Amino acid sequence: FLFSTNVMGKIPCCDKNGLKRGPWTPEEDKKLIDYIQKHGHGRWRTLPKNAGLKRCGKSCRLRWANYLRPDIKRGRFSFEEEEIIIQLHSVLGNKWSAIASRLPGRTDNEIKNYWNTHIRKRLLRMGIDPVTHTPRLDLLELSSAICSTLYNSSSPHNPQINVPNLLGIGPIMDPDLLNLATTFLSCQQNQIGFSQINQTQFQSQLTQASQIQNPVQEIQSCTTSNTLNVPFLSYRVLQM
DNA sequence: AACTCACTCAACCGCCTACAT
DNA sequence: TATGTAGGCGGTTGAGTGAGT
Repeated sequence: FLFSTNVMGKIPCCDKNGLKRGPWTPEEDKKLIDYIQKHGHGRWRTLPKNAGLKRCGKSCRLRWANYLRPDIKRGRFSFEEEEIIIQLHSVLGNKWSAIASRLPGRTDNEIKNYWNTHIRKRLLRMGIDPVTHTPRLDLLELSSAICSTLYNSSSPHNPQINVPNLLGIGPIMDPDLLNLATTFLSCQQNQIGFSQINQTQFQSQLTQASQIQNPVQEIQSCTTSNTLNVPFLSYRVLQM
């Protein structure tokens, strides 16, 4: 169908020139493919006119790059591809085109969509910040603080409460890990080198916990003011 | 069957950078 | 050097669709 109205609340450049927007028809796809196979894409700005398309150059480029290119790999991402994406994202961040360049047949748009709809959510459920690729210690700190307060004041009339569940964040990690994380945070705040405590133990438990814990509910905000500069390596994403 | 809700992903926009003039 | 243009990128949107009630 045609986007005759401005559905996104903005004035699209194509409308100004009377150009078509929205989903591509098979006929348009064929025109674009035929033209590029014969002439190459050349200058995207002049391509639509030469190819007989009422589209802007940007739209043609995007359609070709993300959908019509012959070397595009279709279908679900393999586990190996997923791991590569996570590893590259931990290094490159949201540089989707850079990530895509290392995954033959995959487009930046496809990887970006897959990250936002699958991987990001899965990392959050595992208690891992998808931006920093580190454990979400903001949650650990909050949960630990409330737990310790309530446990200290518990009595026969005050049965122990599952604080993380009450907070809607579910079980995060086991108590030992929670203590280690709290220690780590404390060291950070006191400018003490964590390596002086037990970094190896901490990291190994984090890795272990990320592999065995049950999924926890996703929290809306994933930004943290308490991010660590410790790369959270060697975790594997749980298949669901 | 009808409706609601959540999820997916193609397509768009605005911004940025590289390059030409 | 300043300005204009084209192409590329990342963030966002919303139609389509399937699952659940």
